[in-house]
Amino acid sequence: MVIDATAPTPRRRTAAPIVRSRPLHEEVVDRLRDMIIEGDIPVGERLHENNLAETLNVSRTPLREALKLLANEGLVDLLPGRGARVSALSAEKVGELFEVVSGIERLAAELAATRMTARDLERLKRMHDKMAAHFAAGERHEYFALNHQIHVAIVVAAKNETLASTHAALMVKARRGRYTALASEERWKEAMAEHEALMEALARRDAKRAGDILFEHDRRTAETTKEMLEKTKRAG
Amino acid sequence: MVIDATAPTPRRRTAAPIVRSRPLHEEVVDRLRDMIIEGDIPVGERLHENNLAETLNVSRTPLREALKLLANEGLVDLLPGRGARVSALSAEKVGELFEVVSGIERLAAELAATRMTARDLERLKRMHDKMAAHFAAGERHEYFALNHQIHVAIVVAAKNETLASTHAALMVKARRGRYTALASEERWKEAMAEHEALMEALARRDAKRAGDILFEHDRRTAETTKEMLEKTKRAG
DNA sequence: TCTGTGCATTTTGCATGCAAAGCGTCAACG
DNA sequence: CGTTGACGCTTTGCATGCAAAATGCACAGA
Repeated sequence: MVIDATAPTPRRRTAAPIVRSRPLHEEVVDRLRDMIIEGDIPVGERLHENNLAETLNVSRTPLREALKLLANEGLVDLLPGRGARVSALSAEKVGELFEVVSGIERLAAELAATRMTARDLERLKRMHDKMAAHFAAGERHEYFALNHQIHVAIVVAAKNETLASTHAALMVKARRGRYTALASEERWKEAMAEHEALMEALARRDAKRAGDILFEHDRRTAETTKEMLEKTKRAG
Repeated sequence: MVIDATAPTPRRRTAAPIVRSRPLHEEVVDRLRDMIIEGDIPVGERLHENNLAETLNVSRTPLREALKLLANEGLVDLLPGRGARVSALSAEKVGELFEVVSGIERLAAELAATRMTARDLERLKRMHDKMAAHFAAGERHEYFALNHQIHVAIVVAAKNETLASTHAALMVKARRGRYTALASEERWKEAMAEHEALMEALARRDAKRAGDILFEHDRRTAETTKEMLEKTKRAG
């Protein structure tokens, strides 16, 4: 594209002062990640550097840096010489993801049981009670949000940043496609009971039991999710 | 360093056909990662884009892409507007790393116990016997190499690629600075006995026991390593 | 109609240019 | 003697240019 002097291209951003607090490529990573997770960019979609750069109003350089990072995260596949596309997330991959998460969260629960502060426990209890209320009211969406927050809070209470960031990285992928659903009322009730037991174990600071409960809880959630996915696949 | 016009710069690579199988930035990531892990680039060292690009014989673009990826891996810190430097690896971080690895490997052992093929088990046994021989001969270096291979092999035998790549990513950081040492003959003997027990549990396909043994083994290794690190720090 | 080959276009991958932000230095001032 | 601020060099961050590779398409031959 040759720049026409008579119609100065609006995407020439050099003029704007670089008073950006964050580097542009980070911005782009976040925006693209959101778009992929939210499904705004469908799976398999080709990511043209020129088009995308124009859409996002950045030049190809930061965009390329962002694509590389997303490829590293596993959200896009980079075919050498043939561009990038949104990576497919197979049922198997999702199963693997949940499996690893269950391992991480088991450890997190064990560590949290011994390391969390009284404040951490209070906070967990408050979230748990709120979630229980949403459960009682049958408010699925709110329940899900809090459920996720609780899982994250337990990981954080384990006081291990590496554990937390590893967990977060996995969750980004796991949450793609909104695989957060309960197959049945039955399973929902069960899950709620498991959370109940987990809270109790944490309150007693029973590391082993808390770990086992969360591990088993995650395993069942994974099971349910896999069933749902396979049902959806057969249906679709 | 100014390039002398009388000696045409050899780093002008545009002329060379792009018959590279791998993209240049990957090459650069691997080379830099090795250099950092091997300690060729000391911790805290500033990574100048111009200098490094010249040293590695690439232009700044692929180098910048590589630096971003390494930052993502946690090997370098990217100070916005102020370049990149090799990240420090504190004793705490190493402790965290080992902790997460122990969680991953516990799950791996459990899964491997149920999923590994007869071939996998055979292979593990061979490696284990070889390692035992190195132990008997007092060959630490060879012992370490095989020890690492066995841990990796168990993770692979778990048949979960996500687990394997998560583990690999953590190990890259954990192995930085050669934190692979045994504090004492005593601990070495103990570790060998733990491996012995682990192999037995795996052979019996006792998932729970295999997981517990490896978890405990990793915890103790971490403990020993932390002690060593602190001793080194005090000494240095 | 199907398949293979050559050309034109598109798109990637890398190099380089350029403006702004960082950083050190040194001098003027309190 | 210490502090501050202006100036210039250095380095980063981004935009853009350009060559090679990939892709699509037309067309010829089977």
